[in-house]
Amino acid sequence: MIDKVYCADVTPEMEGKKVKLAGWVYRKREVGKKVFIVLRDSSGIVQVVFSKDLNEEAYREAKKVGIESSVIIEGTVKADSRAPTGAEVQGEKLQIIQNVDFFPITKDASDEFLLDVRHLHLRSPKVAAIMKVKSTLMQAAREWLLQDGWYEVFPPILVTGAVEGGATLFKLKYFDRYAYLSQSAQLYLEAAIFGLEKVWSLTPSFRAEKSRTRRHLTEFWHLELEAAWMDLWDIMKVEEELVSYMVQRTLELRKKEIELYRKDDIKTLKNAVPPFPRISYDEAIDILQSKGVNIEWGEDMGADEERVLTEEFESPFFVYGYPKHIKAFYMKEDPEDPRKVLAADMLAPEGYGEIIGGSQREDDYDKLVQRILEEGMDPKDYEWYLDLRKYGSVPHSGFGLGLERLVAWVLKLDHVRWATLFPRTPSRLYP
RNA sequence: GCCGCCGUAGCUUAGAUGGUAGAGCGCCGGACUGUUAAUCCGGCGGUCCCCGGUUCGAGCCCGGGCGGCGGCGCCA
Repeated sequence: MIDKVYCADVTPEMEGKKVKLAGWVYRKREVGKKVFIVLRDSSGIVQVVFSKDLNEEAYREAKKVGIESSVIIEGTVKADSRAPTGAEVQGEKLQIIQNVDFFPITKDASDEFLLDVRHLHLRSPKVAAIMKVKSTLMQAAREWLLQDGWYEVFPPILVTGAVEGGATLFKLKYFDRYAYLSQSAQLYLEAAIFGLEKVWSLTPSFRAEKSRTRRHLTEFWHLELEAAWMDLWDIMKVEEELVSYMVQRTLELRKKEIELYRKDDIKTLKNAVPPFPRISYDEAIDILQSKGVNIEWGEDMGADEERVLTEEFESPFFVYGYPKHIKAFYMKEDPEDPRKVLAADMLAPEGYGEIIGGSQREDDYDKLVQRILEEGMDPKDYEWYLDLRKYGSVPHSGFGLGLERLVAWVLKLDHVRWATLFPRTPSRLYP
């Protein structure tokens, strides 16, 4: 690899030092006998000045390059308050790796166009900042999971059936029969706890829902945990500790990138420390009714209701104890109130809403069969899953976190599609 | 699945009443001794999403189609 100095590492203190830079032309301005090139690489930007009087050959090369051309530049560092970063490089040599005639993305680009040229937009510092934050959130997650004794496992993506009753599956040909793309690793993680007790996975999940909202993608990255011997309250503690660590660590390591999107408005992120507020579904309904929202006990909270609720909080919070009939079949019935299940969602504040869905799982064979029948499904389709309740069944709990939803909240993005490299939505499969 | 909105140059768009498609940005050429997505002068660039209809004449009116966007439901 080329021995280069990163743009962001060029500081006024390096005055007089010779450096070699490699990157892309971010801005170019020709003024009289000078050419100003703002060079960009993965670290950030630095301005390079080519002067006709100083080095005519380099100046002529600099005049030729177009925006986003790849170049290698050699020069001398000079502190200068007029430079965007306080330091710049006096260009002495410019090697054009590939010249670009014109770059399609200019200042007046619509969101729609940026998605059409997503493969080119990814290089912009603002998009790169999102990807850095996403990377750091997962780095933090791995740090926490490792120190807390969780095993990473690698579940299948090609599956035979549904996890959620309602969610639709992408169907594909599998030799002489059909398979589906996984919409959750949960059932497989439940199988894995019998050997490993505390497991997690990061997989893409697929939902063939024609959802047109700021919180949905047809393909998203799903961080799922499942643990034996944990009840709902235990797994909620895991959730808040994990999310808190992810957020606090990212605040520490990615301050610059977060400020790009939130400026100084990081209060709710700082507030994300245990214990997160916990309210019951019953309390949530009371709050909503007192706010004049038309909702009755037993109804699921829609987007509007969830938004009203999240505006009541200034940190992520839990809603637990949902009515059984609005939740999935595998969730354990509340022994103290059979109308409810031992389920909890974690909602992000500021209108973002659900980022985690979790529950204690039904570990009793007969009850699980009954729930499957109640949902109008066939227990035969869940034979292996039911087996887990016949051979050393244990109380266990787990949850799934939507990584793009977490990123969207952390960076206050207006849509989860900005939190993924190449978003997949019902109408977008390209690039 | 449901409700709503939009397709004009590479991009962002203006085009009352139907009458020779206009601008800004980008790009090309020129000017400029320090620019901060510079400024100034000149130039290139159009299947007005597609098909059909009405009309002397359609970017505009009518019908159908295609594509995209916003929201609901569903969920992470």
